[in-house]
Order: sequence, then C-alpha cells, then structure tokens
Amino acid sequence: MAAINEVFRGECYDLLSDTKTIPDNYVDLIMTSPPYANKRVKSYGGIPTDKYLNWFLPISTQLKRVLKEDGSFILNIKEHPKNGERQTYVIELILALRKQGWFWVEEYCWYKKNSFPGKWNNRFRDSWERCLHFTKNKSFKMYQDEVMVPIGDWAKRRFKSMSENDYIRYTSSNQSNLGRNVSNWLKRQQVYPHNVMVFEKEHYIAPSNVLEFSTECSNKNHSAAFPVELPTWFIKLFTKEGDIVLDPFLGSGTTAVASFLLNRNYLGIEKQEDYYQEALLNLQEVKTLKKPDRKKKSG
Amino acid sequence: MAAINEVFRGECYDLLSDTKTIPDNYVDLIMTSPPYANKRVKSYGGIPTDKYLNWFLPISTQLKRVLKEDGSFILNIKEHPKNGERQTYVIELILALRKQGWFWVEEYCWYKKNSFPGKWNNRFRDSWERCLHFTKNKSFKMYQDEVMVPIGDWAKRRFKSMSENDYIRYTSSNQSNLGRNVSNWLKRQQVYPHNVMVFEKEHYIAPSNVLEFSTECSNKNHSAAFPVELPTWFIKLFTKEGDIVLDPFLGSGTTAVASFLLNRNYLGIEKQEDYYQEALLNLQEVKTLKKPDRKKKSG
DNA sequence: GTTCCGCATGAATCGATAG
DNA sequence: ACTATCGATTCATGCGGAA
Repeated sequence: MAAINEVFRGECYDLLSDTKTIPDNYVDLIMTSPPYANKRVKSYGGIPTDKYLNWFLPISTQLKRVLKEDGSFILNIKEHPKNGERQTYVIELILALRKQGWFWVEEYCWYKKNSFPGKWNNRFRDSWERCLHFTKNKSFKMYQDEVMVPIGDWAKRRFKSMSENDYIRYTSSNQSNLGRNVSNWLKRQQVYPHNVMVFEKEHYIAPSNVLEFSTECSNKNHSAAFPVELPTWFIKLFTKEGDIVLDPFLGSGTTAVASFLLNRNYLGIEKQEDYYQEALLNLQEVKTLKKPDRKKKSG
Repeated sequence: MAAINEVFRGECYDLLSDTKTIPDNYVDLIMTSPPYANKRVKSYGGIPTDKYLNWFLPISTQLKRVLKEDGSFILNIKEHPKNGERQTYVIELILALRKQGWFWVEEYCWYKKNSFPGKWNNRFRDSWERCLHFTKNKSFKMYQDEVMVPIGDWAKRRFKSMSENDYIRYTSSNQSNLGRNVSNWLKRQQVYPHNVMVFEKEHYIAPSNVLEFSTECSNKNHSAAFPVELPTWFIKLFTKEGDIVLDPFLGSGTTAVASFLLNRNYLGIEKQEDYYQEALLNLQEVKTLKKPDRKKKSG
C-alpha cells in the first residue's frame, strides 16, 4: 500500500524503486539536500566526484517517476573547492538532469549570512548555495501568494537611490497598480515616518530568487543541513495542505518536520541509523508540541 | 606600441588579436560583462544561444594570451529564461573555459537587492548574477585587505539583541579604542541617526562571496550593465595602483571609469558607436572632476 | 530571575607533512 | 607523483556556569 507520513531507513534507490510503496505520480514536492561529493564520508561513504552523476542519475529517474506531473523538485547543493578550483560536478549534473527529461526552471540562491568562517589566500567564505528548481513540465503548481513579503523591505533599499518621480515614471510604464501603490505608500511614509505600517494585501510583493536564511547553529541538539525555514519556504510555494512532500535524503528530518507543521504529508528516506533515529525523534517532538494547539483550535 | 589608457572602437576579437597593441601577459585584470545570448541585438546582433560558445571561445583565447600569469578574469553574466527554463549556455561556457585551460577559482554571487519587483506565473524576479572568477594558474594576486568590511554588519545585526555594555565588552577585549568609539557612536546615532561609523583596521573582516550592490538607477542615458561599485570591488581586490585593467565589452565605460578613479590604467573595447561615444564622455567627465581634487591635495 | 562571560563547534579550506 | 591526515585559521551563535 502507498506510504504516507512515514520515514524509511535504507538505500534511497532501493526504496524509491518500490512502486507499491511509492506509486507513480504520487508526490507533489521533492525537497532535498543530497550528500555532496566527498562530504559526509561517515554516513554516505563520501561519493567520489567522478562517480557522482552515475550515483545520482538512477535516483533522479525514480524521483521523476514518483513526482506528479505538476510537481516540483528542489535540489539544494553546492560544489566545494578542490585544488583551488570549484568542482564542476554540480553544473554537469544540471546538464545531465535536463538530458534525463527534467525541466530546469530556476536556480534560487540561498544566501547564508552566517556562513562558516574562514579566510584564505585565494578565496572568501562561501555564503551561498544553489537551490535548483526542476519540474517535469513547463507548467506546474506555484502558489506565489503564500510567500509574499511586505513591500517595505524592498522600498527601503530602493529609497536611498531613487526619487519618488523615478518610481512613478518607472512603475506607471508597466500598466499596473504597483506604481500608484508605491507612490501612495511613499507619501504616507514621508508624512508619518514613525508609523508602523499595516500592510494590506496589495502592499505585499513577490520575493526574489535570492533567499536569506541563516544556517542553524551548531549548538542545537539536532544539527541539520539546512534550517527549517528553507523547506518551509518551498513547501508553502509549491504545495497546498494535504499534499505530499518527499525528502529522499532526510537527514535529521527537517523537511518532514516542516511538512508536518504546515499540515502537509511527508515521506522521508534516510540511510544512516543515527540520522534516522534523530529524524524520528524530531518528528515526535513537533507532534507532541503541536497537539495542544490543535485542541485549542477545534475545541 | 602597446596601448594604455585607451578605448578602442571595433570588433573585440580583431583588436584583441593585435599583439602589438595588446602584448602577451600585459593586463592584470579583465573585468567584463559580455552581451548575453539573444540580448543587445542592436550592437552585437544578439548572439544566438547555440552559437554563443563558438563566438566566445576565440575571444577568451585572446584574453588568456593578454592576461598576466598572476592576473584574474571576472566574467559577469546571467542566463535568461527561455521557454520557461534557464538557458544552459553559461554553465556550458564554464566547462568550455576550463577545457581551454582556464582555472575556475570561484563563482561570486552579485546580489542585486533593489531589483524592481516583477511577477510571472512560474518565477520570481531575478535578483542575482554570476561573477565567475577565472585565472591562468592556481596562485594569483589577491589583495584582500583592500575590500575588508566592518565586523559583520555589526551595528545593524547586533543592535537589537546586544546592550551597549555588550558592545564595549566585545570590542574592548582586543585592546583598542573601538569600545569607546562605539559607545560614542551609539550616542551619536540617537542624536544624528544618519552618522556613519568609522571602524578601525582591526575590526574589519573579509567579505564573503556574496556581493550586495544595488543596480544603477534609470536616470542615466544608457543603463549600465553593472554599477560602478562592482568593477571597483574587483579592481581593488585583484590589482594595485598602476596596474592595467581591460574590459573587452566596455559598454558605457563603467570599468574604465572605475579603473581611472582608482589610479589604475584602463583599456577598453566597444563595438557600437553610441556606447563608444558615451564611454569617452563618461571618462572625460570623471577626469575633469578628479583633476581639481588632485590640485588641492598637491598644492 | 537576569545579565554577563567563557567556550565549544559547524556540509570550511589550505598548506604542510606523512605514507 | 599520488592520496590521506592534521593543524591553524575563522566568526556567528547558543549553552551553561558565574556574578
């Protein structure tokens, strides 16, 4: 029978190949961060760079099988330097996935302001990672309203370098209400600069393809590859309540936790025992935390 | 005779091939933003995607010839979407340049925070561009001290959660006057909120590989490919005064202007007449602006 | 109960040293 | 001439003991 809200321990490829457990066109979103080449040596054996594609492509074939036609696949990855150069296996993977039939819609930039420290002769700290967005078709589900941000964030940045006339000129040229909204907003800001603006729906704008989320700090009990905000953002953007979210490299369970908290169904696969146990614990924890809230709401 | 502080009008490849004008191992930095595929149709005929590599690779061969052994090549580029997908010619170009013998050191992310809101069904506005860093060898010149930034955006990020005592503790621990300065600065901030703190040398840290520069505003005649801050940053990082900076796709002259203002020597090539003229004008303008400053200083 | 301060450590990276 | 391992370096953050 098809699995739902379950975490499996085992080899990613083997479990994904079981068409009874995970049928064709079953999940709405795949959000994952696979082990990077030569990283996580203990848990995944450290996939060598030159074998990365051969290792990943059979898995992505199965991912394509289980993903719905209008679903999305978000791949968080970043190549590390080797011998003073960025490795090329990630961009080779993009090309290979396209050959496999995936649609490369976008490359989001996850900007990690609190990246790992370091200073070297030839490079600075690496503060960003790729979040590659693949789909099975040109059109797909995307709920942009769920991730809108207040226009203030943007306007503040722009305010210094652009006059109000510039706004009006620019925005009125593309026949939208934005120009008028921005103009009104700016006037109010000037009249009541200390006001705390209450934004109405039309004062929210779409975010960009740069996502600013801090990495989780090391001292927390459960270390995770990415902070819960990252899968949360993509889950809101690409799924609705009741949809199914799969993470084939679940790690400590962040994707499943985010899915649960957003009332989505989760599926997870994790090879290593201690990560698997940690994922179960983390899920248990949020479930016990969430129950009282539900009772309050319903009763 | 070898050219210096000169802007040429003509075909990039032809002018770069003239070994007398631009000798081997001549320039310290190449900083450029080439026409993107199918863009700048008027000036470059809009290089088709499938011919981009064939067009670019002969040029980059010459760039490799003229670049010093310890020099750097910064390529600012971003692929646009086509048929709902990001195009792949840029990542193919990275692979091709490596085959050509270039060393792919790093991919800097230029984060354009103030890019104007836009909304499409399947994507958000594109707020970042690649700044690909190539060299001829594993080791190269890099003057990191020239681009240090104040300790982690300090005031902005810490202000909320840190008391003034914390500031003083933090900063006085390394035996300087910063603690006192910061204390004064905080008080001044309350009185003169627009003041800018001047930090001491030892409280600067290296930046990361994410660069936050705003795009230039619309009031200029031609919109520049990048703001002057972008070449300025790379010129400071990879060259010293008196070094030579080349931009083979000069456009409106931003790279040459930045080089001149930093007392570097510039070389530029631009195919299109009106861009060429604008570059000359922009250079003229900064030269007349800068001279009085010099006179004041020396006399 | 709060605030203050020491400290550990994270998908890090390089260069030197060892096998 | 390879790869493998180790130490030094770096900064944001939260934990826990001390004041």
